[in-house]
Amino acid sequence: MNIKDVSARTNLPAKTIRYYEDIGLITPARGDNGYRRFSENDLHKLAFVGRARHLGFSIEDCRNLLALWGHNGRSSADVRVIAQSHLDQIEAKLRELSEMRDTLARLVHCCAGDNRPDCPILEDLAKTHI
Amino acid sequence: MNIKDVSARTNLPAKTIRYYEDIGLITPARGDNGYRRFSENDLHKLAFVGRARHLGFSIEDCRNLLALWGHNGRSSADVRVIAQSHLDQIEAKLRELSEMRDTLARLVHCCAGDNRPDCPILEDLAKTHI
DNA sequence: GCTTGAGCTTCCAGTAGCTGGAACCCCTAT
DNA sequence: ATAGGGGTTCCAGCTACTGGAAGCTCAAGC
Repeated sequence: MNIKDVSARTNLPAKTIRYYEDIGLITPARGDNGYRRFSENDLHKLAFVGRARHLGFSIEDCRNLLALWGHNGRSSADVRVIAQSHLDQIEAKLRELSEMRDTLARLVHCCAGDNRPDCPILEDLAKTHI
Repeated sequence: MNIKDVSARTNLPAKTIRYYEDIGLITPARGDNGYRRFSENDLHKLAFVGRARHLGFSIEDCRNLLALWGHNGRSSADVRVIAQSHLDQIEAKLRELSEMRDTLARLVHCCAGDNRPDCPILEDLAKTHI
């Protein structure tokens, strides 16, 4: 299968697929014309990575998960460690963003948003804690 | 004031402060020895940017907010547009992350995390939708 | 057989926002 | 004189792609 079909079936841009080959996530075969020839296994790997990326796993996480996926003697604990660590990061990010949202929402709510020059948002940002 | 003191008072790394000069957020004066000499105004600008960045505003947003801050005839509406747009982005990101967290938490919860090789996390990632 | 257009290839550069490191200058204290 | 702790510039690298240029290949139509 050529790259465009793979792209269509995995919902990954062709550029991204080439990039994934570059960094060694997949190693598709090549035809005599130099075109990449993707196997079903390549497709599955790409779909796997696509799903993991969609869940926010880093490329390095994906690389490790792929290795564990291919390694039949793996223990589920190894996978869980990666997933739990990622989950922790997501939860930290959620708390951080949530705090940002609260502050910002309060500021936006306080701001008249009209033509007057006084603006509580700027005033807050300018508060000197230095 | 030299860069290290500014760094201490703004909680911004010296590298970051130099970078902010590079991209034109501040333009500190220079002494005869070539050292940057920071004014109180520079300090305030840096603190302002630091707080805006802490709230997740992009550098370009910071640039615009700085300009509005310095522009006395500005209308608070201009600021509000930037802040509201950023708030929308944060809320979108929150929803996205929240969805990731739910999926991941479910998977991690399902995973035995022991030495058995069957792992629902990998199985889910491998689900073929291709 | 020739042309045309789509599809494939590689490689280089750019994105955001820094950060690390090298090589070198400056100032003060001993 | 020297040692150290400032400061300076510039270049490279990080993440995970993405855009674009230059050029090869393939299939269809004439």
